[in-house]
Amino acid sequence: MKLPPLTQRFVLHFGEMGSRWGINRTVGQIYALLYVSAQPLNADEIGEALAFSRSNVSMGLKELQSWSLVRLIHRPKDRREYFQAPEDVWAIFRTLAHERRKREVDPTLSMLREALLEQPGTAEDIHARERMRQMHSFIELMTNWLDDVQKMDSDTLVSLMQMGAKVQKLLEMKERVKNALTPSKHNGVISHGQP
Amino acid sequence: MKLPPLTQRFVLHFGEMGSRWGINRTVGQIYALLYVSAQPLNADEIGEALAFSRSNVSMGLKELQSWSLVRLIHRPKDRREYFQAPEDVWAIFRTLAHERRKREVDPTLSMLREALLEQPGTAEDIHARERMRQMHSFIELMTNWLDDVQKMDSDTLVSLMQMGAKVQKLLEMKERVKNALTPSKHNGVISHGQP
DNA sequence: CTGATATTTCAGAAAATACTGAAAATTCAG
DNA sequence: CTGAATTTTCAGTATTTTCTGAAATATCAG
Repeated sequence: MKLPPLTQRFVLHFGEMGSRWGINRTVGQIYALLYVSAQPLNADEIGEALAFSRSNVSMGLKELQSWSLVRLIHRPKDRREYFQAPEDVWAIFRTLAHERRKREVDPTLSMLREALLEQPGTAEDIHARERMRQMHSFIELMTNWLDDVQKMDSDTLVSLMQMGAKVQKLLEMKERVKNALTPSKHNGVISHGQP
Repeated sequence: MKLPPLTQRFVLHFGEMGSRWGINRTVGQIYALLYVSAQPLNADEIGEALAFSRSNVSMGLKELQSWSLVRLIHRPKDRREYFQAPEDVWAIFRTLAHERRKREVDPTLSMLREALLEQPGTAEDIHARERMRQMHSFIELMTNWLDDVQKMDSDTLVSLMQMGAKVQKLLEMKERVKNALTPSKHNGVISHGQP
């Protein structure tokens, strides 16, 4: 592996990290290499840079393609396939979120949904079901929210995230404004209509 | 494994899912079992329910403790250790976020930070560094935001999430309100000062 | 078509990980 | 203290996953 030290370090780190995820070392390293590379690379170049067998690179790339994490391109006058990682980190994040959801969250949700249809028998069962219900609503809340915010463009998302906890203030402000603009309707009806 | 079918299904699913994560089948199943159980369980009960050797259960519980995902409790008149999963799904989520961050995000951030201090040599190096910089800012933005919102209480968080993309409207409203309140200052300087 | 070039598949080797039983260590009631 | 009950450790085995080289398949310029 004769890579510049900066890249080398990065690649090795992603190899390690990869194995903490479901993804393996090879795949992690290939992705890291493509991520930092200025040009698209072909399988031989990747194999040489990372000292993996040609077939291993092929499998790694297949895996990355199944995650939609790399783009396949062709160069004029060259029959080999070149690969590159998308530039935009937000786009990468969206892809990752989408794929992980498909593979991990959706199956869990259907399992939970099905389980919740069953009739619980024992008292133990009733408790278990209630726990599953809690997990189910939590995941639904999370995924719906994620769907929702993913519709925003990245810039809006960035400014919203930079506000962080301050959105809470905004929410309170909204309440005050609402009450200030339509106080009579709300207060009026209640205080006059009830005695 | 003689568990009620509902629980059985749930436990097996988490075993499978566990292996997609870094966590192994045993650990996934143990956690799932504790999650749905109405009472705390001891190691023997867990081992019997899931058909794992006593030592395997011991290791699994150790792993779960290292993730702070289970609580160890003692029963009066009983020397054995009992384990339970926290009730509140939000608390569980926070724990998970905290631990994963410690194990995966923080090491990545330090790696990137160190890499960014190095002097890039070649043109390739300059590009690689720039890519690392992008990843670094993205992760920082994400983690800072997460820190920030984790400070809110769960109820506020729920209502905020239920708003979803509507917060964007709120943001726009804020802008309008601000401009309505102090229009002269902003517009005045720009339109008069530049020609 | 043909043959050179490129990619994929796959059986088995190599490596990593999970799991077990036995032994060691710890804990605590008496 | 003692020793029974409980938990942990660990060496070895079993299982799973990763990786390779060789063969098969696909692609395309001429």
